[in-house]
Amino acid sequence: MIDKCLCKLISEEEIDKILGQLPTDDTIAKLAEFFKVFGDPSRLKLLYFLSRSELCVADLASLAKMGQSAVSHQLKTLRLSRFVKTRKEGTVVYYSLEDMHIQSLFDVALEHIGEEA
Amino acid sequence: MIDKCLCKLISEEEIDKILGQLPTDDTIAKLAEFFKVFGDPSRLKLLYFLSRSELCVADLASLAKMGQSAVSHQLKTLRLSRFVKTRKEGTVVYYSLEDMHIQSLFDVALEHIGEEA
DNA sequence: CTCCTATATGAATGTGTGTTCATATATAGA
DNA sequence: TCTATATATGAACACACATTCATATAGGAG
Repeated sequence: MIDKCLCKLISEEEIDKILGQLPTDDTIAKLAEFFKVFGDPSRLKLLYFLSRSELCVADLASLAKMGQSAVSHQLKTLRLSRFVKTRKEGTVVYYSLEDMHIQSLFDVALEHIGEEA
Repeated sequence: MIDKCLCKLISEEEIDKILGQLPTDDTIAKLAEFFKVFGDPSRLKLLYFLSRSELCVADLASLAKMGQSAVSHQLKTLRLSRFVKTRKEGTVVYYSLEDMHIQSLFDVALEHIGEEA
């Protein structure tokens, strides 16, 4: 855990400043949870479809070529992280995007991996 | 895999259009890999420190309160995904950010989780 | 050449996670 | 009420992954 080298490219004061502005563990944990949601191809596909239209679970499964249960589990993840919202109509549950910042995230990511949006 | 319901809130033509514009599996996989890198608290911390200063491995370990080996493994991940670059000076390896889009990603994420940057 | 230090790496381990299967819940229709 | 359909959920399984430990590599000092 402790290593000797303190290369000291930066001063002690700078180190203190950097450590002082370090986000809390709680904030860092929330950030990681945020990005983890986007770290799965299935969820990305579902989010893509929902970015184009409100859709029910069965349609999402059909479009994404996934099992109904898998879709439902992933939608729960997306619901808990407040990326999608639901609208119920009889037995059918319609999902849609709740957070519209998603597209700008994708743009930055696509630029990094070298594909154009 | 196949469910009966096709709620048809949208037309067949719209479905075809959505499917036609669906990014390739390869692109989606790369996107997921991109976000997965940010889905870990340790890597987020390292990226935060590197956003403030160029730093060597030992200093990163000290600042992040992580073992040297753990840091080195994570830096390898960050290197492979082209988020950091290295500069060697004797036996010391200095790491720094390669992709400057990172801050804007964090801003969107912080806004979503309700913390201000 | 030898020792020490900085970093990298491979194996092992524990933990987390996505999918599937089976089943539960809920609502509409007959 | 009985049946069929849409969705949700829990358990199990397989796989991925972050850390640790031990060790390898590499460069500087003596």
